[in-house]
Formats: sequence, structure tokens, C-alpha cells
Amino acid sequence: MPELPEVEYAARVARAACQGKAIVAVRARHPSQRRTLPNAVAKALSGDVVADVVRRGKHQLFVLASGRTIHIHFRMTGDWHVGGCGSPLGRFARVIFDFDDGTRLSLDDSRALSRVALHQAGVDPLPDLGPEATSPEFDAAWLHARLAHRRIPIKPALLDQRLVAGIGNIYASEALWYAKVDPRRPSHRLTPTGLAAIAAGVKRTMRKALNHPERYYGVDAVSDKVRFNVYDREGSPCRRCRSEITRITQAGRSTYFCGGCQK
DNA sequence: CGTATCCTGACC
DNA sequence: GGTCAGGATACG
Repeated sequence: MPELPEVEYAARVARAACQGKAIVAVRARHPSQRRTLPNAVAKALSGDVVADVVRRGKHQLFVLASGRTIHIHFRMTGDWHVGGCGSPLGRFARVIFDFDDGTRLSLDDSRALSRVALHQAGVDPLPDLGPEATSPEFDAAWLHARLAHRRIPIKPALLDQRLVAGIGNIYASEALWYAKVDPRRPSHRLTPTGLAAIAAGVKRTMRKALNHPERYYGVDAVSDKVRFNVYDREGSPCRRCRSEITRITQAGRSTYFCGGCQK
């Protein structure tokens, strides 16, 4: 689930739940999370205040009053669940944040691949990230500057967070469908027109998901077959040209595209 | 560049 | 029981 639009939504949930509140206790309940957030470190968070919740790419940062930062990444299946400190914990609650007003923020993650880490004041916890997929900075000129000499096919290139931050496997396929660009196209062979179409396609994809969170989250989310144009639609007709949607593997991940209109 | 790895659930 | 999954990183 979580690419830029979903993480943006999640960050809003977290902000509403804990901004300005003091931490009473933090607990990592799964060994996988305890590796990056050992008990002693979690304990040291008590009493600090969440001054702000920031999203950058698919990362969330809880900026604390002490200057320290809690760095959260949902990876594949992480999500927030908000409840009360007394409420029973879900089966997949991996890291629990209890606040002084009785609010509980729980990181639920069936696969337990999410990461939560604490960074000291003055340390930038983020890895090298390109511009936000939604930013004006991310445009044809940026893509040209970074891809003109690279042979990597464009679709896996879009998944590199150092090139652009926030795109995941689903929206990479979707964006290239909007751009009418073949995902297998070597990056350095893209034309200025193609690069502009890709930047526009990425933004269109992000905007659509950001504007319609109700279609993408929770029990009311519509099925993949309806919400996406190519992702998870192998064998179905392209909504633009009626050709069959194809699935291939690139860099070990599924790519969906229309061979009829993506050139 | 491809492959393995971290985890667990869903699905065939 | 085997395969696959929307992420990221380490390694050869």
C-alpha cells in the first residue's frame, strides 16, 4: 500500500494523533523492530514531546522537542492504528506509542518489515533522496540530467528513491501508462517529450491518489482492477486502446503495461 | 546489473 | 507446500 500518497495520508493520521503531545511510553513488540529500536532506546523516549510530524518521500519523521527524531518507514505493509492506551492491541501491532492524553498510536504491520529508529539531535536520519515526486523540481530537465547517460530501463529507474522520492512499484507502472512510455525503454534513449510526459504522468498519478484517499484506504477501498489502469490488470483490455495489458518482470518486480499504446 | 534477505499472510 | 506480495538494502 504505502507509496507517497498513502504515506502522506498516514502522516496526517499520526499528526492528528500525537502532535504537541508528550510520550508516556514506547514499546517495540516484535524482535524485528527491536533491532532498530531496542528497549533501552524506546524507554529513553518517555517524557519527550512530538513537536511535528513530517513526511519526506515514503519516510515519516517525528521531530521531538529535544531535537531528536523518530524515523519511521512502513516498507510493504505498515500502517497506523489510533486508539486509546487501554484498548486491546491488534495481532500485528509492532510498535506502540502511548501519549499523555490517553491516545495510543500503533504501528500495525503483518509482515513486520517496518522500521522505527531514533536519531540524536543534529543527525539527519534520511537517506539520499531525490526531489519529491509532486514537486516542481521534479521535471523533464531533472530527469534528463540524471538519466541521460544511464541504460537502466525507465521503470526500475523510477523506483530509485535517489532519483525521485515517493514512487513505488504500483504508481511507477501507472505513471508510465499515463505517459504512454514503454517501461522497458532504456533511460538514455528517452526524448525530451517522453521525459516531460513521464514527469507529468508521475504527478498525475500522485495527485489522483492524494485527492481520493477514500478510494485507497480502509474498508471502502475499491478493488485494484477498478482503481488502476494497468497494475494488476494482466490480460484485461487497456482503457485507452483495448490491447491486452501485459505483465513482465523487471529488477525482480512486476511491471504492467500496455504494448499497444506505450511506446 | 541480478539475486538474496528481512517477515508473514494470502492464494493456488 | 510452493509462490508471490505495493520496499529497501547488501552483496556478487
